Amino acid sequence: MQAKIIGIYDKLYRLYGPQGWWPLINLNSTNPHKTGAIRGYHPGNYSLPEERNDVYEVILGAILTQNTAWLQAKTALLNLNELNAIAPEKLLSLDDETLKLAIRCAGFLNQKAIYIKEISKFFIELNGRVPKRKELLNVKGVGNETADSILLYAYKQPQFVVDTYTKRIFSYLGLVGEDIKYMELKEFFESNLEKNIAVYNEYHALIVEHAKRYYNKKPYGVNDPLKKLLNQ
DNA sequence: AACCAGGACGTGA
DNA sequence: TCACGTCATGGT
Repeated sequence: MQAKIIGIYDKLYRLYGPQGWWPLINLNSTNPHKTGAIRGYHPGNYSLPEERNDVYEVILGAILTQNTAWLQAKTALLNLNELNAIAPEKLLSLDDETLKLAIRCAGFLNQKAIYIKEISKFFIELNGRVPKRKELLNVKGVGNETADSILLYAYKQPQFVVDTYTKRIFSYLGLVGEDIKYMELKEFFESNLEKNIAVYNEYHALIVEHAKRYYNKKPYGVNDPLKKLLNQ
């Protein structure tokens, strides 16, 4: 199984190349035509984010993109940027109506406005410290995937991120059961991969890119090149 | 015009 | 624990 997991990674990496997650709105993309991409992809650069407010921006994006296309989350981030609110203190100073207007394009505006303010308070309290996974899960609006996304992409911690695409692809390919739970699927990857930030970073991003091409409309998996790989 | 997007929470069984 | 309804806008 380990060989398959690594083989799939190698195949996806050869197909799509480094994805350079997480996008940051203030960077110019070096790959403007990537699926779902805006500005901010930085392929092969795993040192980002470095600035405090860039870390914060990744966290905001993780909340805003919950069950929402990244393009819409990005628009919300650009709106917040126009308000100079990609900084926790400034965001918390916004009144709720202004905040909701800025993020409404990302959907779930009422709850996401609450979640964003909650995580902003938490971020300030951290005072630069890297949060524990359990601490993040205690913040309202942060579930398993968002916690792992924040830890991996904002804080560069080795936490594998699982999402609905991951379950869809790997259960379709018969590598895991359809009813596998989040933590089980997370462990499935982490126990079979080297504990490497770049690998975790790219693997999740590559899965999303692959899913957008072959698993975003039914029937899933049509012409998926991974099927050939697994049949060899 | 249905379908779904880089999910999480609250509720009742 | 677990299945299920709810949250909401916008692109394809």
